[in-house]
Amino acid sequence: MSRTETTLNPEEYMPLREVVFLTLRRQILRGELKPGERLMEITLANKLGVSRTPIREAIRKLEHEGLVVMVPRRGAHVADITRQELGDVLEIRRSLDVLAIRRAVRLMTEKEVRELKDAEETFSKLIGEDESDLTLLGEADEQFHDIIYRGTRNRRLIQILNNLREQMYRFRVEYLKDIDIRQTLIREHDAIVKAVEERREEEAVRVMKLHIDNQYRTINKALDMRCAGVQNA
Amino acid sequence: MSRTETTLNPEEYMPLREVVFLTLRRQILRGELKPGERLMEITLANKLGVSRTPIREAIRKLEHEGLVVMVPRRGAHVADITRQELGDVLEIRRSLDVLAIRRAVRLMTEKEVRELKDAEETFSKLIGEDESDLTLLGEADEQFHDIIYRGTRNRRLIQILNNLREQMYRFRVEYLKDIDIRQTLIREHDAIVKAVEERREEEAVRVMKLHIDNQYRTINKALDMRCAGVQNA
DNA sequence: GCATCTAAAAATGTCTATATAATGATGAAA
DNA sequence: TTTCATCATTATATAGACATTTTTAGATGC
Repeated sequence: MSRTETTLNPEEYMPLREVVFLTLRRQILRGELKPGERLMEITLANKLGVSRTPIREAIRKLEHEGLVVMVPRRGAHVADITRQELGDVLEIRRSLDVLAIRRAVRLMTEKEVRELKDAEETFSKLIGEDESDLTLLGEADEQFHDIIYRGTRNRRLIQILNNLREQMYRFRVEYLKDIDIRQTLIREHDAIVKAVEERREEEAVRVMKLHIDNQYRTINKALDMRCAGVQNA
Repeated sequence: MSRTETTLNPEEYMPLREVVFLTLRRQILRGELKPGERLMEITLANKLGVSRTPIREAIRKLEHEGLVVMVPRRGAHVADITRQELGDVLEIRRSLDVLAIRRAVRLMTEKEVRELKDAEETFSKLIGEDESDLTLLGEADEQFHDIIYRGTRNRRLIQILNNLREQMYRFRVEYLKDIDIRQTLIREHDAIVKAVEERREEEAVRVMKLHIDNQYRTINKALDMRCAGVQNA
């Protein structure tokens, strides 16, 4: 098959495995591929119009990201996050987000702080609108945190945090639905921006912890509503 | 070629990619494959007596572990850790090891605490011997920390910490050479065991931080000695 | 009616071949 | 002598074929 059909960015070269990886990843995060669903190589190869090789390599990457689980000789299936694991991930994020905000407060340039402020404004504007697109909202939230991550100047930290956040994209829609939460989010983001601006490290840490803890509570509440929506594999 | 030649553990099934992965990983960590060295698929395939497919998939895994770097269309080479990146990794480990020891102090069973004590004794006995095997010593150290990690009951945390530790195995030999350091290590391990036994969380955290900070200093010293031994890629 | 065994179908693991891209060397021209 | 262009070599990316294993469905026996 021709490359141009599937390539998203014709400018730069991207291996097919990468295209397949991004495609599958998006489908999993959006819930189009449901937890437990099997990923069969031949089926996917036919569906995406590529051979099995790039499919296999994409699945390896997804496996390492924790989005799919491999069982030798029995193939891959979409990982099913238990509530326990969700808590595990958030606990790690809490530690690392604290580290990140500490570094960011110290290292971010004035220009970056302004970017952070802009991102916060974009986010709150989006929330202000009625009928706001949850996907857009999620992306704006992601953008906000990305700026902080980049401000750490620690590439490995950025990589790990992005990976951990990714684990939770599947619940993002769930928890952004809650109207009350959105106002809380704005307040927290606002407080973070202010603390960073004034280079008050401990205050920033305090708010960030609050931010993560609230996220934990909110997601758990959303899961309770959905009633056993993510109970085990 | 027959499977049995390469399989380490004939009991259980292990995909070839896994065998290749472990083989290459060990060679990189031991320094047999040096930073910057190219990993050519056909060469490796011939050397290990397998086809290119498992080699490719093993390289993908190594890439994700951060041990090799892929350049599209130009192949893979062994990752070269800069001093900057080493610092980055240790900073993350510091945060997560603190989290780990907190959880371990709270959650480890009495049986596990005894295991930890045993591991510590094994370690210090090994150090006591003259002509101690550095590989064995490294493994004993690994064992000690593994018990703490397992005690956290947080699988994702265990996975991330193991991965981060792995990044530093390449320097392990360097820093275990230093005789003075070994005594310090014993003292620190001892203090950790004691704090865990008595369930004194803050004390355990304090010692753990010290432990990591010392490690940072020691490795940096070792690198200074070696003079620009790991300067950039 | 249920369990067990067998056979067929399907999926994974592995291997090899072909196409494409990149690098390095060689030769010619300025 | 140096530089640029072309060609040959080499390596990767993808595809497709083959072998092995697992699973499922159907038939038979209890």
